[in-house]
Amino acid sequence: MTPTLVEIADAAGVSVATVSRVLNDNGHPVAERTRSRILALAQQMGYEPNLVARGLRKQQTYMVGVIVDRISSPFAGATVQGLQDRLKVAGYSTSMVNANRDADTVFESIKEFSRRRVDGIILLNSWLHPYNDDVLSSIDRKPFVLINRIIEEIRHQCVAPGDELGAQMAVSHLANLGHRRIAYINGLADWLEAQNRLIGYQDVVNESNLDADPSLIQQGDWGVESGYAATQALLALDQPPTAIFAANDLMALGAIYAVHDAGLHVPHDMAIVGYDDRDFAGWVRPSLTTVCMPSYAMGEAAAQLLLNQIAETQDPLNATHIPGRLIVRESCGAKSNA
Amino acid sequence: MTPTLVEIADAAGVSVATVSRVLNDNGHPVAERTRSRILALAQQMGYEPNLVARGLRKQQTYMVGVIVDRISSPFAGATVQGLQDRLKVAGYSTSMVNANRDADTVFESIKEFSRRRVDGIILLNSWLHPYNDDVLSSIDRKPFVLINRIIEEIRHQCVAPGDELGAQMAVSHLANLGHRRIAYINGLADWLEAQNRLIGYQDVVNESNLDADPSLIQQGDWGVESGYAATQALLALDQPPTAIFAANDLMALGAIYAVHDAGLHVPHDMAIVGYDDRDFAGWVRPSLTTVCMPSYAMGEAAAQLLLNQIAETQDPLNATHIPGRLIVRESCGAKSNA
DNA sequence: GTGAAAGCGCTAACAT
DNA sequence: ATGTTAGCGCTTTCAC
Repeated sequence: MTPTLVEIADAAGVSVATVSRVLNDNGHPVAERTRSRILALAQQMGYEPNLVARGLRKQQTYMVGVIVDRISSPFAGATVQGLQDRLKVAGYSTSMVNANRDADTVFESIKEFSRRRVDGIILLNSWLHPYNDDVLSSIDRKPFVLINRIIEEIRHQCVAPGDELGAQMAVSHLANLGHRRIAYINGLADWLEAQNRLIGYQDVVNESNLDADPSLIQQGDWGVESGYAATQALLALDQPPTAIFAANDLMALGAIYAVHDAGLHVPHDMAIVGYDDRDFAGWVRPSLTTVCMPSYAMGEAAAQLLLNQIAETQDPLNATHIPGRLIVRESCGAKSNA
Repeated sequence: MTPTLVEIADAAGVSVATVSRVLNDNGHPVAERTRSRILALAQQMGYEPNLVARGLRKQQTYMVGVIVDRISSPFAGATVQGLQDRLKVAGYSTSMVNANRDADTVFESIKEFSRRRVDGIILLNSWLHPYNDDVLSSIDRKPFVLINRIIEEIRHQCVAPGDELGAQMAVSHLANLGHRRIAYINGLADWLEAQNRLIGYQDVVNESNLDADPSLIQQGDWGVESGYAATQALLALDQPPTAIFAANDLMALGAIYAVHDAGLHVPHDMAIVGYDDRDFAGWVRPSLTTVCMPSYAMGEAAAQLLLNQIAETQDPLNATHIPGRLIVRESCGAKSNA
């Protein structure tokens, strides 16, 4: 067992107060001789501070609780990593729990974190959930940050991906390659992601004077099959598009399959761009041009926002939307940048 | 702020001891009237026990530390979930940290967990790392479980996937479909996974009297390209195989590409089975028959092993190897079971 | 420059 | 059936 301050104090022939002062290296003056003696002793006795005791005494645990809606999500890992990396340099540990897309588990976890007296809570929420006041009120004045949803009333506590901008980048890229008839395969309409990416698509269609044919907008459900079907519908149009922007990589994959099955070639006959940069985007044939989700950066930003709250720094309205990045591969016909 | 026991005691006109006894519902007898009064008061005042104080007093935190080598690994999520689910029902919270494949971070995290006085540590290690005594000694008598590696001296503290068995299932499946010349594309030779899967392959080749031609064993590096190259080599053989078992899904994908590019058809001309059941296995064309890693089950088993240690239950040599499951899809030519 | 002592919120042994 | 009390290991105010 690691010794306590008392044991070190005894061994050094000083009081616990002195030992504490030395080991914490706070400004308090301590004679150099005693300091080095204590340091040596602590080292030699293998002292490890008891953070539980310190937490009780200081009423601050230097822990933040992270609730992840689904740890196996393709984005969760990088986001958590971003969070941890940023929090770590600030001296905070993170305790992570997987809510597995169950709202009750979210509430339970918040309660558990409160009991553990974490200094703040971060909620990574990437699925549809009625975020009424319940969550917020149950957190009750603790520093809190929400990732992936923006709630107007607590705007400075939210971080979300810049989906509108991401979609703009994708469509602009296709437009710059000379495409005028660019189709969009949307995700489930009630998803925020789908809505924002649609807006981004429409932005560019309007600004760049692309064909604004409503039949170029197809509805998918995020799945491969729906991308396949949507593309078949697009190919059957009197005037088919020359490029397709799909709201996620899975539907883009379905689009590739549909184009192939129609005896056509990607990107020669049809340029395709996806969204998300899932791992398989680089492995499929042709490899997929796509918009990379800023998962890691969102984690970092969320951590920073939380630290701001903990420190009560006045730095509100920090970047709420984090921009993604266009990864150019083969499916769009441009020169790869990946 | 949530009240303390003292405040509840004052409000109820009893001592803290009584309040503690009621709220913890330990066997200690308390008059029904006082009990209900205290319960009501606690509820109404919004009492949440301070787990930091309890941890200090009981010298037990009901926290276990989990060190994940790489959170973004395709297997980490499910394993962590299995861990958390099992530990939660036993009343334990988990604090997870991502080591990001950095050995120093592992040591640092162990130290941090020790300072936080966690009741046990679980290390999820899926990458090559010289696990000498350093890690073990630095954990120093705390309950500990290692996932993905088996160290003989602490066999009952280790959980690993049943790779040998998994490979046997894959190859047996191909043999049962009538294949006699089955090739194996190995992963990097110094990986335990590669070694064990090779053994499983050889087991079946020998037992089932399959062609034991050494040229049927090709060396890959886990990447898509290496699977492609290995398959080209196999196709160039005087007597090419009729089936390929690849040590992971990425190389299996490369194999599919190579077969296609040779103008042949999967599974008609070449049956292919992968390993891991990565998410894309169900999306590629043809969809990939593969062995599913028992990630969740490994997490559960590891948690159980840790709980055994914490409770000092005598239940050693609990299932150290967790079997995977064969997911039959299109690439092997059998009827799908997925 | 150092020490004494209070106390964070809780549990549990020991009274009564 | 209930109360008193002594810590768990640490930080920090107040003395000297």
